[in-house]
Amino acid sequence: MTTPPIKSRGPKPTKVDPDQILDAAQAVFAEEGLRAASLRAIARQAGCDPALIYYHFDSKETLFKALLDRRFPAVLHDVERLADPADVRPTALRLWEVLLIYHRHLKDDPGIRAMIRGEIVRGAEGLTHLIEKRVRPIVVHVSRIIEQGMARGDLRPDLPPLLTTFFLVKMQLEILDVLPAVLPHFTNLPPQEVLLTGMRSWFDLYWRGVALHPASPLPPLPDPTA
Amino acid sequence: MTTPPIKSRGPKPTKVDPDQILDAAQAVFAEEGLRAASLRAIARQAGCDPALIYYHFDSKETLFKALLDRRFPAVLHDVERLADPADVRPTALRLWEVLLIYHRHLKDDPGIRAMIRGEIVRGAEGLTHLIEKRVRPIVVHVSRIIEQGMARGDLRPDLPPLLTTFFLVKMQLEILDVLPAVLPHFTNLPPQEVLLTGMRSWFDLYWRGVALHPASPLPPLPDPTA
DNA sequence: CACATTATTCAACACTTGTTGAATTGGATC
DNA sequence: GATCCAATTCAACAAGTGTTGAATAATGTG
Repeated sequence: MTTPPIKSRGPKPTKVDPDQILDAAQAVFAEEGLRAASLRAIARQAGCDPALIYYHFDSKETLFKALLDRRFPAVLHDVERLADPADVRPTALRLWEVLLIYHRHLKDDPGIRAMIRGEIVRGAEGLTHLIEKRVRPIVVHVSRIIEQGMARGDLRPDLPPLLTTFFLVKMQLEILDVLPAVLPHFTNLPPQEVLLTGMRSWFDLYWRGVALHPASPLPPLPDPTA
Repeated sequence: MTTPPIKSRGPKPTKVDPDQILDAAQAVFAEEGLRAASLRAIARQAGCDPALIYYHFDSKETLFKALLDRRFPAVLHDVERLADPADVRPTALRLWEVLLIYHRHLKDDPGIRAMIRGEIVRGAEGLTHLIEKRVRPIVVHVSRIIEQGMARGDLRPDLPPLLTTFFLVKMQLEILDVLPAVLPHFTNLPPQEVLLTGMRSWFDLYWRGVALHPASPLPPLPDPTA
């Protein structure tokens, strides 16, 4: 009603285009969780009939897939650029940038995070494969950064790169997911600062754990908002 | 048929007692995930009619609750004993013991882990509360161990106890959950060793991150199987 | 105007879910 | 043997699910 048809590429003007459906799906996933998100709820949120979703997407699984494809290329692009061996910035800064990338792209999308977590995997073998295909290259690039850090003498030489990557990014996902919901129950931090406090605490611990010289001071780490 | 009635405390001999239903529920949760686990699937696994579940438990939520109550007291008991200030063993050993407790009690129960992860929370506010009520005292006791470690000069004095606890146990849950499923895709570790390798790598990183003297050698850490 | 084309809705299908009330089983007690 | 009662099953409910085929609305083109 208030949203004008952005681009009507057919004889009948478009009221709800596929992107709006994806927006709605993302919102419903965020509210109700992945498995409980029904097509009817998504349609209601998008302001259209459930059948319209089937006009634009073949099935619920295709909808999932489209949602993944809307997010992952940007993440992969950023991580890929970050893993460029020509990037000679301190390893600590580059690893912190990994957290910032996750923050930037996944902060507002609990549905995608739930997919990555594998909430929907059981019984949906096809989706498991889809996710693995998209997550794997990201993991590989981050582990390259770690290998470069070891070669440059910034990191302990005895680190297993994949596990070390797993620890870094997995915890960041958990921080984005549960900290804002959990931490206010224990402390009285202002909600906006929960994420930043958690991320900095985590990176402080992590860096000390992986650095060749744990006591050496960290370079200044930019805020997510910068 | 092959299972004899263990204890028939009523006029009609018990074919499927509540504990067997809980066993079945646990198994189905492990296979299908929490949300997808239907009472009919649980009943099939237990070898009885779905209605029998309602004879022993008031509702599906009561079943969840009973499952929580079967696991959590033992975990809490172990952590409580570990947090005894009279325990003067090295802090590193005590924190490693935390991981062992989680391993011991939660390794074979993905359903409970999913509950802790909060997979079912959306829209089930009552369950969120039930879980929080059981997880919170455990978290508090672990954070006591960390505070004691700081006071004893084993840990850095600037650690936020709750976040430091969160990092330790949250990662252990993730290790139990996803590492056995994920790591074989990347490496070729024998499956039995995946967990132990992950736990040791994680604790190695974590300890360096929190110790007052990161370079000091760790005490010998006992295997989960010991 | 009629026509073709795209976007959208409607109504229904077959199925699964949590739940319940009535009926049935089978041993213990009188 | 009749009675009682816990244990168990049966059949059904109302609600919700993903999905589909036919029908309709609204535009541009001949």
